[in-house]
Amino acid sequence: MNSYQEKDKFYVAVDCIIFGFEDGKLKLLVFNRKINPFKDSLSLIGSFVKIGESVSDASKRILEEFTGLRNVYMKELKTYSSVDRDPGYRCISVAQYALIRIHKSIKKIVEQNEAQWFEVQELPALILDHNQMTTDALRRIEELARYRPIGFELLPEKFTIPQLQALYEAIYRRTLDPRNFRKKILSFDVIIKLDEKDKTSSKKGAFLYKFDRDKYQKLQESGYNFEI
Amino acid sequence: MNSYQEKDKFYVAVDCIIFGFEDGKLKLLVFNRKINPFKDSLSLIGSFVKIGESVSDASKRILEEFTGLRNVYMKELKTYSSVDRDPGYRCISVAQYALIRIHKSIKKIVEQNEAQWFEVQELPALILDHNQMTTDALRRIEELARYRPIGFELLPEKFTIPQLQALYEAIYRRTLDPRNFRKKILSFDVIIKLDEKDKTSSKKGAFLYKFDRDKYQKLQESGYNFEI
DNA sequence: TATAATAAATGTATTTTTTACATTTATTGT
DNA sequence: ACAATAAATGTAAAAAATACATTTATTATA
Repeated sequence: MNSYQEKDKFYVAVDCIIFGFEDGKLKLLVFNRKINPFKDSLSLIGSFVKIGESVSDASKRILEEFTGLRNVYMKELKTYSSVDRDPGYRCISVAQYALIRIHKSIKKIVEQNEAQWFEVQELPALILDHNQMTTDALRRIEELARYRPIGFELLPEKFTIPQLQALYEAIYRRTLDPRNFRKKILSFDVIIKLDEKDKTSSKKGAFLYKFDRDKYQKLQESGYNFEI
Repeated sequence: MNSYQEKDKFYVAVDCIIFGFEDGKLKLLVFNRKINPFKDSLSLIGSFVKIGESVSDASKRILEEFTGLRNVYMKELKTYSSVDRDPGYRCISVAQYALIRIHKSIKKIVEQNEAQWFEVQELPALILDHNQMTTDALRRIEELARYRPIGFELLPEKFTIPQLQALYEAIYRRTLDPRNFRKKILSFDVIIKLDEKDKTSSKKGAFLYKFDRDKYQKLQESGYNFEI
């Protein structure tokens, strides 16, 4: 590192790319800005990082502020630092992608914040480089989904195999064979069949399963490959 | 983002985790600091990012300054931003990992900078969180190597199949069967056999190959999986 | 209460990929 | 001429991926 130059100090921001899954579609949470700059424009949720917190502290702080959620699956995507990326400040942003479960409690908070879910295939224009961040995050989760079972982060605690399949089809943007999909998922031996059925989408109903986090951890530590 | 608070401005640094491959070993480039802070300690190469450049501009700038190299394979690893990571400044660092070819020209510059290559299995203590960065980068390239042919970035333009195998063995930290390795690599159809042999390591000599970047690009765009 | 409708659940044969494993070959130095 | 060295090669067996069609459980309705 070079000599101390006060002029070379930056604002550091975080922006959160929050994905959910509903009605068989992958969705992005977008906020309608109530304050300037960019009042009334659409954006990801973001904040400046405070001097007394880390980047991940900041992203947890605003995620909770905007959604009420804690302990969310959130990872760093990358930094965005073009000199001209923000006309207001010289600011670098560390983008974070998050995967959350959409359910009633969160829907209320989302409404209070004048936020909306958009299907990722039909995104509106967002401020600054937020569309680019979203595109980059989508590519990242598509890649990640090939060898990590991130799908479970987007589904409710209890889910059916057809729901899980629909999620993977949305991420990969192609259809999968239901027999082969089921065989593959069950072969990982990380989902537990429950005695309940979900009958919202068929008369027969589909058995509910839950993710076995402990078993997954152990398999992952032993280098197991969860490629779907 | 919140309201403008001059006190929430940060120094932003880049640190480069530079890997090379020599004598069948994966190595890290480490610098002996000639100036304070941390004079005479070992560290990655790093610099503050200047207000008029992006993070990637800064990392290219210092990589060229310390090694003379341009157009190097370099990717962002992640940011390090703990409040107490640097006792001198409130500074976040964006770590970048780079893969370079070790040859004569670079060896000279490395010596002039009082830098050294260390085998990654035998690293000395580095300043601040630089050992953590290195560990994280090693995990990343191990993961990346499974589906991207990054090995070619670390070898000379012309290389033999046994050399390529030794590199993958170093990255994965296990031995590979030479027949199966050769079969797999050739099946990708992205290396071109030359009419020359390298006789430095055997009397028979091993045929030299070069990487077919164009073909690789095309296959990658069509979603081809280079898993080794 | 029989029937129609719906999506869930299931099995197998074929192809492809991965793995395991030992011998021959080209060249150099003695 | 021969010894030494690492490179190059092939095949059989096992495992994984793929392609594909029928039966099942349940509800709503005739």
